[in-house]
Amino acid sequence: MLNWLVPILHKNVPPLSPPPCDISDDELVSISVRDLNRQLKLRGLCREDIIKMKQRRRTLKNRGYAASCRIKRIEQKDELESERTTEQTDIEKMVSDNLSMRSEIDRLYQNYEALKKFANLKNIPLPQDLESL
Amino acid sequence: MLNWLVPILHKNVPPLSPPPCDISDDELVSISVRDLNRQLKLRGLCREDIIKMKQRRRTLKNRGYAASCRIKRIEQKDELESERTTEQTDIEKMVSDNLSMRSEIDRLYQNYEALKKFANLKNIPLPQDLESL
DNA sequence: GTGATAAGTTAGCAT
DNA sequence: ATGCTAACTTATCAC
Repeated sequence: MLNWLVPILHKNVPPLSPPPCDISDDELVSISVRDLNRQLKLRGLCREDIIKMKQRRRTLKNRGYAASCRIKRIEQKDELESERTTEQTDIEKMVSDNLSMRSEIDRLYQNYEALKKFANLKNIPLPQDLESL
Repeated sequence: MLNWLVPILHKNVPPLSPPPCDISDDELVSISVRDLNRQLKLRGLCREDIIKMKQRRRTLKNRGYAASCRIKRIEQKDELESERTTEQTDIEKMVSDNLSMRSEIDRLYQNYEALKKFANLKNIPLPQDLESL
């Protein structure tokens, strides 16, 4: 019932480990390596904390990659499904086309046979090369 | 290049936390709750270790669920793709059928018209209700 | 370093 | 308790 809201509610991301400095996750994940290094040096973090921040950045990046990976998968599935729907529509249309052509062929054949039968009835000889007329 | 071996190589599962007793993961995940409780009591584990084992069991179960979930997803995708392939084959066949029927219609129509033209040439009056012959 | 993805872990829902 | 699945983390590969 509430099943469809789950993907929205599942946002309880435990904050990794407490950040060794006050750079926000959004900042950390978006600034360049160069700028990050400058910031870290500016705030005078020790080597260990710098490593932690680097790792934290990597994890945050990975979080993003995982998200796009999931989205990509869903999109591909949706695409496949919609292509399938399109094809099924096409097939339905062709089946109906096929049926009407089949009856058209039948109709034309009956007409043609009727004419021949008529000729036979009236003893009218038909030329061999009708198609060349 | 080595790309296709990756799923096989990714088997480095860190062993959770050291198990508080010597029940193997395979055992732990497969025996019934009742039997597990008996085993734990039999080995005289403290309350904390029992909780740990329960959690360990749950995690191992979840590992299996996750695996089947992934397999299911892949199977569904494969199924979708093979259905699509089948449909495309069908469509190709119908297109070709359509073409040959189209030319069949054309041929029959030409024959019919040729007969009518012949009748006209010979001044032979045709009945209105040819189809009823 | 960056991005992608398989496998594992966790949270949260349903039964 | 069990099973499932979204989101997250980790390991590992390619570039």
